[in-house]
Amino acid sequence: MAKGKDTKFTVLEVGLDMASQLGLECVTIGNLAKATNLSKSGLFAHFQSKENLQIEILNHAAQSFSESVIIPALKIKAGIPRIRALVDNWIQWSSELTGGCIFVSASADFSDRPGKVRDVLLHQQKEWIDCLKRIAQSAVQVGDFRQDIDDDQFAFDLYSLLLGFHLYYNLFDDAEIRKRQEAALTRILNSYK
Amino acid sequence: MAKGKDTKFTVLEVGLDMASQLGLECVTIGNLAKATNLSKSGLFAHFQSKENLQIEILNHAAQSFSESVIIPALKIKAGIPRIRALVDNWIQWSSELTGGCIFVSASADFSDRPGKVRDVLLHQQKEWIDCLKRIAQSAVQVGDFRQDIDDDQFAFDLYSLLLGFHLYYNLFDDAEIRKRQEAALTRILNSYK
DNA sequence: GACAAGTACGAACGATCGTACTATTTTATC
DNA sequence: GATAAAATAGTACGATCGTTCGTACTTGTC
Repeated sequence: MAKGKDTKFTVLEVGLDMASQLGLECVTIGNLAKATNLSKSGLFAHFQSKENLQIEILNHAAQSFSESVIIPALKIKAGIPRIRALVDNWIQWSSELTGGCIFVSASADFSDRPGKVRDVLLHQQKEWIDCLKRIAQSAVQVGDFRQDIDDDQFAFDLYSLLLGFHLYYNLFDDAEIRKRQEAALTRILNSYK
Repeated sequence: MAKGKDTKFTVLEVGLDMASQLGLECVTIGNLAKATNLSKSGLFAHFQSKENLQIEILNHAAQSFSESVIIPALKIKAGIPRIRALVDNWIQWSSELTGGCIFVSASADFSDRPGKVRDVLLHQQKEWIDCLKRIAQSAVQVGDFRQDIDDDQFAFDLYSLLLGFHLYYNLFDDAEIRKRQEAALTRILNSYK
């Protein structure tokens, strides 16, 4: 029964992009069915509830994020090169979604919407921050960063930079934004050397 | 005819807080009417359309933001003290709204939703960035910053920091987030001295 | 006190929401 | 090719969406 898996994958792909534009809460079963040429009930049968649909979109996004951002970066030499690769991959991945990074918009949407969706999102965000911390630690090990750095602070600094880039990139059409992101990244990296 | 103004003000206050929680798009005329003890049609009469309601909520927020964040900061001695006051006021203002800063969530929501609401939001965000640039320039004038700084870069750096703080503050309950924000701010300020 | 303007309500509209059922078609297995 | 399972469609539900309309009550002005 591979047909069902294929359909579901397509739905999640389209749903992910739609969620990046409109926000997870505004992805409607009717709209998503229309966009995938399915009937409302046919699509609904794959997910049993809207909450499940939202969770599956988030998990699908996490899968894609892992494959396109994290894993490739881990293949780059540890330290500053890996950090720069991670940032580049993140920017690339975010800009392939119509509305930008879904985790950023979902974090804004669900920061005050208790429930299973928020729980999943929170867990994902914690994993992301842990990933940033591990990458800082590996930079320490190879000597790119000094020994006594605060990896939590590094994660905060780097994630803040990405959030700034994300807002500028999606809201304005600022030709210089890449240059600013690059300048800020260099300053952050230097402060941990 | 002061009664109408009072009612409208209350609606906008409640609507602002609701929008900070759920996002501007999910503020429903029915819900907002219920929350303010008005009838749907009674509330609707004040705004003529949902789009107008959203715009008026944004303008109301801008008014409040200006009064609570910008104007008080401009009364503080120019330079680093003023910048720190601005950051403190921003954090204070954002934390008084249930869902955090409405401009942050609206920016995520409306980055790909063309229309008048997006236009208003974009204009407000550009004004905010201009405000950050002016404050950097006044820091140059009093000698807290060196002469050759890039004020656009400063605005980007500072806004990124606020966005990072905002996400951490609203998503996690991280007791150390104020400390991290403080550390990042100090590092930014030092890099412009 | 009359009268206009401002303010709020109730009922109703077509559309769409998420969800529940029952068919019907498609697919995989023997 | 028969058959069971899986996948999709059809229809309908109660609720709520944004909006319109006619009407009542309140207020300030003359």
